[in-house]
Amino acid sequence: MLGKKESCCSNRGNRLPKIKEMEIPDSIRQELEQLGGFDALADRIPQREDLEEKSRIYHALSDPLRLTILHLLKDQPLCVCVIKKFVRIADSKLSYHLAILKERGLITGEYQGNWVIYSLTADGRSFVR
Amino acid sequence: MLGKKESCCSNRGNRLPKIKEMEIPDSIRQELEQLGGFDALADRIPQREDLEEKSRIYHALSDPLRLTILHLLKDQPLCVCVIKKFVRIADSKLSYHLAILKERGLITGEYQGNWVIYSLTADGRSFVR
DNA sequence: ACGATATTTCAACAAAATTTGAAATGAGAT
DNA sequence: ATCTCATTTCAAATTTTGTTGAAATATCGT
Repeated sequence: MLGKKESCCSNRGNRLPKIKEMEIPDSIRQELEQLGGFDALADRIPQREDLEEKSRIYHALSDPLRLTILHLLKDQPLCVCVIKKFVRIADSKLSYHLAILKERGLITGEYQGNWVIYSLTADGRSFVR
Repeated sequence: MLGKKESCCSNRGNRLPKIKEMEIPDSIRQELEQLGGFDALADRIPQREDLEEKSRIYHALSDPLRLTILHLLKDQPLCVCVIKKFVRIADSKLSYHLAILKERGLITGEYQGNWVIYSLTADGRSFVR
């Protein structure tokens, strides 16, 4: 969803204006100052890497077809051949979506005889409860 | 992420092949039959509307910048003017991302004087615990 | 009503994700 | 080795998302 080098989020090390010097609504200023001001607020933002990792997982989940696949795998592993009967799409398209789920660590797949069998990972499982 | 009319997921009403008639790996067949076969499997797939709704929420979360905004709002509402100091991007860009979070019901915003103040919704909050 | 500041909207553009169909690969059977 | 079936890979075309800068809107103070 986002390349490697773009600055998107983290903030640490950015010089923030002093809260005193900024014109902001009173209610906001007061609450913020009680909670430690801008510096404390900056500390509440997770590391950029963590945000990027999370956003990639959410991206994998951001498609109904991929959610369907996760639900199909909820109670047992399945070969592509069975998944295919439920999501009626081109093989290559199914493969593409399986690859995304796999790359994000939500499912794993391995050959078993002629077939490839996919299962949920623990991470994947956490989203189909 | 996905248009209205595409068939993407649900499956109900699709004629499925009989599990007996299909060639699938033995281990899979056995487990599946124990769990009620193809019909039961089909029933485990949520309604298409639910999947689409969920996928749109996940899509909103699939960007590090938007996740940053949610974290900024975790402990108190903020005006755009403060958010802007933390995510250093063009105003219109920030507005675009705020609009996505808002449209997906993760934040709400309202004018208070000259400023617009955003807060997490209950839904939004559930993702920044 | 007018001017100033904060924020949003819009349309054009750029970038990223998805779809498609053909070709390639993996694995067992012959 | 060759055939066949299941699945993946690839590159090109298409669609969706995100970015940009200019213009519009909201609200307040005068």
